[in-house]
Amino acid sequence: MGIVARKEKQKQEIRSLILEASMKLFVEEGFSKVSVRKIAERIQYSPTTLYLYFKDKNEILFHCCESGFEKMLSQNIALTLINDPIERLHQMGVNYLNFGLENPEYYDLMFIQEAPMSALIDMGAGWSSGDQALEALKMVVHEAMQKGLLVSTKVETVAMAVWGMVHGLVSLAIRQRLDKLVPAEDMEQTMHDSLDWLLKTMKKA
Amino acid sequence: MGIVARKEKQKQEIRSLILEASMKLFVEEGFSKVSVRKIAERIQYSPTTLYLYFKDKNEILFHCCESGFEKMLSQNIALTLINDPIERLHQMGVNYLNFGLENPEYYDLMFIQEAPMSALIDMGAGWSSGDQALEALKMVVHEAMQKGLLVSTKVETVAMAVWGMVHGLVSLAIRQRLDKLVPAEDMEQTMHDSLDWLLKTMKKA
DNA sequence: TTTGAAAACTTAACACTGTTAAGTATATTT
DNA sequence: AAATATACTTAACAGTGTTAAGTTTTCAAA
Repeated sequence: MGIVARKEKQKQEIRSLILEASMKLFVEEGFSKVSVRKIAERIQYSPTTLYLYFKDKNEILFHCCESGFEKMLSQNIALTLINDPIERLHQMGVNYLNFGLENPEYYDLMFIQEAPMSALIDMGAGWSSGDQALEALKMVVHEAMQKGLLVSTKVETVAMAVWGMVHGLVSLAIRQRLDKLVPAEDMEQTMHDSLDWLLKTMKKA
Repeated sequence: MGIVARKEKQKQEIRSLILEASMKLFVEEGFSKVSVRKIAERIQYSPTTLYLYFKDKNEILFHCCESGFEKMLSQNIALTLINDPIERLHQMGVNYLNFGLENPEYYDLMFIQEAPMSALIDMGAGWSSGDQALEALKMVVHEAMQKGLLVSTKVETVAMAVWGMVHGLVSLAIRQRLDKLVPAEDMEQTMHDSLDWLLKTMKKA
């Protein structure tokens, strides 16, 4: 029994080895440059070995994605200290924008690429880390409505609007579309201004 | 002079042939399945011939993108009939959502993929069709502020917020992220609800 | 301790991808 | 008719994800 456990542990270690190499690669060289062969070379294994540990490349990317969510969620721990739900929602938005701008490669994988979602479907698994973040968003909107700080509507409607906006801003920025609206040097500031504007505007008069 | 003009016309015809084949291909089979070889096969030319008419694949995609903008702008003609700028902005948003959901392949190319923007940089050209749409957005926001229908702020801030939101919704929907927030059957309705909510909320009390 | 099976890993290959250099027809001009 | 442009193709390079088959290593039972 002890040896089968050790085997399992070794297997997990190689899995981690693959994932770490993959993540380093796409942080260093960008998502599009990550190939199975390059990952394999980094860890001194044959390319086909990776297929003994993961179904396909999408599955590898999916797990990188998961680690991106961990990174993101770790930023949000201090949030529970904020009492005012609107203020908390605001800070969530700020964190979201910052995460996206500081980790474009991760953001790409987590919210833009379809590869991780394909893996998710193939694996029959759930978007656990993503769902967790969305639950937190719905919660804070719900709380704001209950405390009378927001006009009461369907929680999903407002949650979708807020997520939509911050995602929209980050993804337009990452994909070089936002500098068509404002000069590059004003971009980050204007993104934050837009978020501020939304929260000020939606706050019940 | 007459024959050199005819030659030029023939050249343009083949360019169009290539572009039309490309567009059909990615509407039929999806963006990711479009390859130079497949386009070439459709028009019964050798793959390398395409490189006599376009610098590279990105440039082909860029021109498909342009035709997507034409498609989109043609939807917006009836808009000038709407007098109330807020109502007009609202309808612009509705059109945007509909275009995205009805033409996901075009939308992908126009606002998500980086290939067309790379071509734009390589060509040293401007994002003419995109700029036109953004100008219309800024105009309507400006008008609403001047008529006292919106709280006066920097036009870009509000324009970015609105564009961000509709783009966010469409791109999350296209990339299968939005069904993590609401069930698939409610998605389209909730997207429109979110847009309605934003416009109602931002309207000056 | 040797045998035999199971596990871990690699080699070779397939069918693709974008792209370029060199070669071949086909018009057009001299 | 010969020379020159123009239009197009063939062959190849270097890369991609992935699979089938073969090899080496590990490890338990005889």
